[in-house]
Amino acid sequence: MPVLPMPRAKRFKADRLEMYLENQIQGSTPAPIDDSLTSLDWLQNFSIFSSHPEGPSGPGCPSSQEKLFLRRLGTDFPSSPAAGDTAATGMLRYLGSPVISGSDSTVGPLLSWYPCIPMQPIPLVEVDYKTNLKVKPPYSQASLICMAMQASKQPKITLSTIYKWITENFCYYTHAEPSWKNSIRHILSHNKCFRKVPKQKEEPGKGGFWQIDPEYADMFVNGIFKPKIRIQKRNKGFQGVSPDPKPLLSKNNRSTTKSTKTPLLATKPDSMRRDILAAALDDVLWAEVTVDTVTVPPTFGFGLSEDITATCDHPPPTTLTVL
DNA sequence: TCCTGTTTATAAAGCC
DNA sequence: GGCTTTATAAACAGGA
Repeated sequence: MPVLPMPRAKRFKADRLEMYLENQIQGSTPAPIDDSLTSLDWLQNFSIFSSHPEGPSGPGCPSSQEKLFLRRLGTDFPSSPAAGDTAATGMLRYLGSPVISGSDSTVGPLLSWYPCIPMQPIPLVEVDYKTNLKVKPPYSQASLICMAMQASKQPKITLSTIYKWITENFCYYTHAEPSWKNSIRHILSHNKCFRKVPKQKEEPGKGGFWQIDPEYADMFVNGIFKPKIRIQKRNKGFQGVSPDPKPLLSKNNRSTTKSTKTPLLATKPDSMRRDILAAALDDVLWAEVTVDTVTVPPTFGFGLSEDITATCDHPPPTTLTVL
């Protein structure tokens, strides 16, 4: 099952969707962003670890816009490791093909969302966080904790096991200042998604066990911590859906949720419906986009496929479906 | 002594 | 500017 960290530059994802939808609405064949995309020669020299963050330039190289895109992929949208022993390899996907589906267990949901936009073939750039000690994994520490828990395949694990899994799968933390362990402990204590399970008297060792609170289990999409979907207003008159009013964090790390209403998309003009969908997907962990459908997780606030279908009913036979 | 766990405080970044 | 999220630092207590 794919995973994806909460992206910082979420707006970018919506931009891409809007671009896609715009193509669909205009009834045009999606065009490449840049002719340079058809040439992949530059990729041989491309590395996110390059001392030249701008990457290669010149004929056959990506445009500055595409370089920006790649940087965003590298910093904001790397795929997550599978929540298992084979974790810690991120694949950067560039201008996708519909090859990878959302059910793929080794690639992130972004990789299922983005590549389905019918554009260009996909080169991959692999980031091995397991061996690269210079690059900090782009996953929140809550996500790392969850990955460790899922990788253990145990209902509960100890703090030391979490440490061990993180250092084994993310070399960065092996050489990092030990303060990250303090952060891990802080998160375990503060984040309500994690629950402490006291050790029984017959169980040896220090400390207790930790597990994901079942009440908040849906906060983790395949190991990636995802705060409840909070669809912000992007259009006046529209409020998204937040399925759970409970705060995620306690004390000084408190979090609030806003009361929301299910939008009546059918009552909105086409342009607004398109924006609403884009805004909604902006807050969704992943989505599959193909010529015919947009698929988002079941936890997505919209429950009515008819609503989303109504957002892009032109040109036929294009439809957008929310499962 | 070291590890574990809690609590408080602060900062950066993004969003509204 | 305020709020939220995330990360970091530090102090402290208790247990192995």
